[in-house]
Amino acid sequence: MKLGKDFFEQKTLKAAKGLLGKTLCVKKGNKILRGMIVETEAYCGEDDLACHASKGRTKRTETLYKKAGTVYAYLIYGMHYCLNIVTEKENYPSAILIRSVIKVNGKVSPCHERISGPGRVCRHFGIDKTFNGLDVFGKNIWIEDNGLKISPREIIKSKRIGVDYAKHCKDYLWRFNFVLK
DNA sequence: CAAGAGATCATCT
DNA sequence: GATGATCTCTTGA
Repeated sequence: MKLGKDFFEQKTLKAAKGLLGKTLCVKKGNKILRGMIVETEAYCGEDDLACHASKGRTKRTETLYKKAGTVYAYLIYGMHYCLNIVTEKENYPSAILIRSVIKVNGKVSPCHERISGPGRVCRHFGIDKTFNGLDVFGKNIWIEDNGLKISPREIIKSKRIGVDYAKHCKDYLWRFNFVLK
């Protein structure tokens, strides 16, 4: 079953952990690509210096202020796209970055191919700036709950990647991943 | 293996 | 005009 808007209205940290084990689905032509989410990062509000919205509301960050479940896709380093999903209430800029997935064939059996890194995830799913502003409840992109529960003990917390400039915020343990058994 | 540089561009100053 | 929520390739130990 698809995750609904209420899931993304949770606190960003909670939703970021909750996304672990869920399945990202993207329709590409007549095929549906699926990947189980195994790594996420939370970006939370204007006070989080690592969050793009810390610089305020601009044309670029506008998407972060939209309703829960909106896709925030943007180009970074001139060559890679990053996929995020907006969380919490409208006008509060927060999102979850999808960092890694494990390819899933057909139903739920993982076939062990891991796609690590936001850029690779987007390349695999064919995500580019045209996805920016869509929501994850449509028929182009959505997220499924296949019933897999990840217990809090299994979740590894660590510092976010590539945010050294974010002063004290760089040390927040807002990156979450787990090891598939 | 670890470390460094290059690629490449939308966005903000 | 600078820079980044990255990746890949090259270098050298």
